[in-house]
Amino acid sequence: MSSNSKKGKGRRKIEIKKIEHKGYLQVAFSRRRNGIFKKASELSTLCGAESAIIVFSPAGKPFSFGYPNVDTVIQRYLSNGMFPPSKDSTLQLIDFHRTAKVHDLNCEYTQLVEQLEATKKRGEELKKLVSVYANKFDIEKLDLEELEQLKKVLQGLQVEMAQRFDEIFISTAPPMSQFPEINDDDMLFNDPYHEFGYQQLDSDLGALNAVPQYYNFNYGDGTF
Amino acid sequence: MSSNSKKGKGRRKIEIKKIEHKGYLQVAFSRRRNGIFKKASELSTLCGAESAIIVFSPAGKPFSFGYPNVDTVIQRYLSNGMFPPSKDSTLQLIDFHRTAKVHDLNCEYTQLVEQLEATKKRGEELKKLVSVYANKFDIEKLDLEELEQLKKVLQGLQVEMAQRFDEIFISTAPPMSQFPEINDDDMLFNDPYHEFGYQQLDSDLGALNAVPQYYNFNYGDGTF
DNA sequence: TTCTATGAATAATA
DNA sequence: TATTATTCATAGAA
Repeated sequence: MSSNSKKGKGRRKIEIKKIEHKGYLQVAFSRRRNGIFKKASELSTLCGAESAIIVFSPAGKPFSFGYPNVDTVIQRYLSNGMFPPSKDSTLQLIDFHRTAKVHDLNCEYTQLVEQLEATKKRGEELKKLVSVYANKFDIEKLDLEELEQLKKVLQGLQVEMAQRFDEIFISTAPPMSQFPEINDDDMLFNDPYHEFGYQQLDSDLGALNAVPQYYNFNYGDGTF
Repeated sequence: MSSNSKKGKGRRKIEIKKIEHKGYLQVAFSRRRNGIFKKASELSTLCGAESAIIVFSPAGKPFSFGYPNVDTVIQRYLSNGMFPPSKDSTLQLIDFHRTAKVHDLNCEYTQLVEQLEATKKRGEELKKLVSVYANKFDIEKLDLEELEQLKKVLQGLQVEMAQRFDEIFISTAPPMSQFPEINDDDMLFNDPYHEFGYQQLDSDLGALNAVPQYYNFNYGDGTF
């Protein structure tokens, strides 16, 4: 009467945990990846929703799906709130704060509200950042060498950011138990998902993102 | 005997095309979005694969899923081949060409042109920005939200850098035919997907990306 | 929302 | 790969 006893020769239930058998892992990866891409395509067709999926195989090979295409969706995602289509700088700044705030809410870090206050105190630097960026620099004119330099600068900055993130989280993080609840309304994630939350990253990029993203971004009010 | 006659009160087959009924559209969007996120989480758990999904609701609201988190995966995707871990400069250059080409193919050129146009509008301030950043700005004083914003700025920059790289390499690149073909083995897309290729979009965003991305990225040889 | 009956995805097998 | 027996997802209705 055990649930995993073989009754037929067809599909059997599997436990959702790392597949060890290499051969089957590859088959499963391929099948499921295609399944997801298909689902996404249906979602986009049915609902007219833009979507992008990026998957790296265990071997590190990238696969992607996008409607209308991956880059557009990523761009839209990354620039959300960052590049409001066209507003004056005041509105941009408001947007900037609003975005920060919403992000805060999404993370469900209650204490970040206070940090938001602190943020306002540093408005000057932020304004500078925003305005510099809003002034639209010209990457167009950089040649390869300059790009390489920029790359290094950015990479250096990211390292610093990573460290800064770590500091912040180490110094302000509440005990695990207080960590953000995931909003059940929009995130019908059940058990299987949460295990991710505490997964160890093996890439050093991980430091940049100590906080796993098992949440939805919800800008605006409540409706979807 | 018609296939859509109601036999039971349970699930019925639906045609995969834009849902017009607003109420049902929302329900379907929500259900299916969660279904996809669940599938993705299973894929990641079962195969240890990194994955990211971004979906914009019809209303423009972003939802995302990521393992280990969205930003890391996007970063990895965007910088793939762009920042090869460590190769000598010759190999790097080859890599650049290959990546640029593949990226170009994947984008099917469309939005690249337009983004190039947009990029051209940008002023001369990049160097200023770089120096501001290089001067450390005051990363020391940034709090979490500011760091998040900065992170997005950097990611935005990387997108642009990637594009710039592409431009540079495309303009100096050898003929198409020498570039790596995309491997059909891994492109297991069947009929259902291709219909997108000719799908009419009702959002004006559609015009931007007439060629949807129903393909896999296949760097490297053939194996997954 | 929650509940079914049905349609689809897919684990095992050939 | 292709098939088949199951489990899983989900359209429709409550």
